[in-house]
Amino acid sequence: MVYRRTTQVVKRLAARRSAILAAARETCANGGMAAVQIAPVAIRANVAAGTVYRYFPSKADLISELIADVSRDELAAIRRAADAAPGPSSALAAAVTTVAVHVVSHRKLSWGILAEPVEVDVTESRLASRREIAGEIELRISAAIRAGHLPAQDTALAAAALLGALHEALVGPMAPDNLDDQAKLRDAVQTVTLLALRAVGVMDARARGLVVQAVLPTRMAVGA
Amino acid sequence: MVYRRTTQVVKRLAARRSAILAAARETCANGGMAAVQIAPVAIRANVAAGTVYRYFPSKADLISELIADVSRDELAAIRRAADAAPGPSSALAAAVTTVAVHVVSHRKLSWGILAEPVEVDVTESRLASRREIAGEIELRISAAIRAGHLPAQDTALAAAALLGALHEALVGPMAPDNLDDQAKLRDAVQTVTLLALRAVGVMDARARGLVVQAVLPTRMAVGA
DNA sequence: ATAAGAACTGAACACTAGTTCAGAGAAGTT
DNA sequence: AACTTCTCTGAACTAGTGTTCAGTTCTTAT
Repeated sequence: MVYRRTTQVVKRLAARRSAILAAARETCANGGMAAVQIAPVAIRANVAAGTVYRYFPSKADLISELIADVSRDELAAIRRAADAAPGPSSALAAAVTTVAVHVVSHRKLSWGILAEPVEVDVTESRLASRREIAGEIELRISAAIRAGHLPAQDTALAAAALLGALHEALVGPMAPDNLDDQAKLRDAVQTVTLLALRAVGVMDARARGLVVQAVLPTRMAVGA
Repeated sequence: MVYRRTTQVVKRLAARRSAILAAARETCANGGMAAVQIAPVAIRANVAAGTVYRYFPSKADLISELIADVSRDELAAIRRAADAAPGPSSALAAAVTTVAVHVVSHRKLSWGILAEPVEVDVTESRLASRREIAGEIELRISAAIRAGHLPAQDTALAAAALLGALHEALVGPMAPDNLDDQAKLRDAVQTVTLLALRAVGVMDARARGLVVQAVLPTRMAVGA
């Protein structure tokens, strides 16, 4: 044996992998999934096209990891917000608000992750991503039901419907296009959150203070 | 002038055009948008690939017309159902139920029309289609608000959210996969309809009899 | 019957982007 | 320094479909 990977090399390889993923993420955030092509991503990551294939077997794998990556961040944010809430109902509200804020904050990225047409087949990872997020929402709905704050219902269907409502209203092609204005953006988030909560049976969420003031980040990190 | 299109020819041309569109529709209903390729559609319509281009300038145009076509049918069905209802609230309920029933009845076609990835750019016609349907729902929401049955709200956002909820819960990748069973199918339709109505502020729609018994067609026409 | 115009055919073409791989360059060991 | 192994490069390759068009068939008018 005359060659062995040193720690330094291992680190550099890991860094390069991250750089490629980050480049893909930035590219998606800028130009949507359609822009996530091997050549541009490679350039952005400062590697040659062929190098991408030393880290990802195919474009489908690259995008799948991107989706999983973004999804992981999203899920963590939802859990953080929900766990910080004082009770099951506000935890649900916090979870929903978090999703709403996230998707409006990175419309293109969200749209790319969620539903934008891609050449390669990424249905599996998209499905997994959705299931993760929906599962978390479902947990919160269940908790609120157990606490007697919501009527009994099909929680899986409710969670799916709820996410669908948020997505279509906030990032889909029909989403209002003037969401650059912070005030309108917050209005939209609140309105849709309210709708979503009412859908699962929350009565007068506004009066009960469940629709928290959305804290909009000035600019959320998109890179690695 | 030695040649003139006779009525007979004009009719045959129109029939052929319809046949191509119908073939596209059937192909989409069977295999989704991905299956809608020129060659297979041409075969199904009993013409050569080149002939398709005598009727549609490009694949994008063909699919756009398909989307518009399906959308037109959908809109008509919604209007019919809503107009037959006794009041604004039940008109809204009828409209929502109609959409729900339609999408579950042709999952693949709906998914193809709505959101399935396509190689060519059909965002415009998809947007138009969504706007049409959403516009109709919005009208019904407005009417219910005017009648004092619903609280005042952003009707455009509500309509979008409502459709998003239906789609994600019933045709999206997270939709339950056991909807072949008529009973479960009807349950899902009712559950989601209820959710949607509650979202816009309908109180206890079930008790008020607004969620009508969904009449599921044995098999809705898919061809021309 | 015959000529002229229109419609149809389907194999060939073109285009786009993902993928490969032989050679160049680094990194590691003795 | 020499040699081996890994990593990187980027031009060439490939594959899958939408699109074209020269030749054929059908339709109409005289």
